[in-house]
Amino acid sequence: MKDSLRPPRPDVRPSALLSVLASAHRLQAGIETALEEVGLSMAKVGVLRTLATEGQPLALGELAERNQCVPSNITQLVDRLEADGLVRRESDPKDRRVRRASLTDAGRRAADSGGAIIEAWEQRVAATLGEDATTLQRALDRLDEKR
Amino acid sequence: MKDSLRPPRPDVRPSALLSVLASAHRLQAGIETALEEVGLSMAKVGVLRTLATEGQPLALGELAERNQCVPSNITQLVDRLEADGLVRRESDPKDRRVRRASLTDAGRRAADSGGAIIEAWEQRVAATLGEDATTLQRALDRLDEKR
DNA sequence: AAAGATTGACCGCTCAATCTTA
DNA sequence: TAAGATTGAGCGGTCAATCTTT
Repeated sequence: MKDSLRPPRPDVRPSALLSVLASAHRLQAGIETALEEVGLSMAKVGVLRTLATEGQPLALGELAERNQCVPSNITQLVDRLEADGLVRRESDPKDRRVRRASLTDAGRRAADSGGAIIEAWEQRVAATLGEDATTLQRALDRLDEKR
Repeated sequence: MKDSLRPPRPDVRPSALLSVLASAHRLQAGIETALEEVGLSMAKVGVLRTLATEGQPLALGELAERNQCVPSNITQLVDRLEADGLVRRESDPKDRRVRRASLTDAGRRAADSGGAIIEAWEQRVAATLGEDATTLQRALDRLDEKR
């Protein structure tokens, strides 16, 4: 993936495609670095915030849907969050197939601190884009529509 | 679309940050899927095209620099490309520390077919963006400057 | 059989530690 | 010692196969 994101060499005109991918990659890298300082990642914060917003334990399948990923991904992410002491797995007595993830106190605090960092970046990005935000938004939407 | 007729509510408006990241992710996913049909990935095509453009075997460290990634990444990527029969590792008699990657015939063909697929997407993206391309480009550049 | 979750194997990427050669 | 490459461990993601429970 990284290879496709290589920066333009002086003699070559950068394609819009590669520019978009590279920019997004660098943007994400910046956020990941910021989150590292509190021992978190975007993936982890995503799960923690989903749980915090929900306010109650969520089945892993639910978590996968909300985070737009595959179930096995959540299984492993929750493994790590559990090892970090941020989340606990609970059984559902109603249906013994389902496992629910619930936030620990440390998990709630992590959701807050990680969330604050991401919101700060959202502010920064919004401010940087300014009036171009809507243009950019529409442009990206058009790209998505093309599948 | 009636949302655009009134001021966006702060708590509901999707953040530009997450939109950009999600769009880029979907865009890349589309390309990866297209490349799957010829058994390639963006990472692999990146390396193959670098070698094809260079026209001669490149030291793995060179390859890492051009593709803006860490050496160990290239080591493993070349492992897989070698297993695919697309590149070969060669020794440098001048300096026995360096290993060079060279394209096989199949590798040259793969660089072409993969390159064609990516170029087709570049065309598509450029056409979709149209006149917004420069605005988008400047906006993304500003984001990068903010690190 | 179908749903929910997990496991194992892989890709792509990173870092730290290691090995070889200069 | 330093440079070039590799190895090992880990994160985040996918898919296919599996196990348990419904």
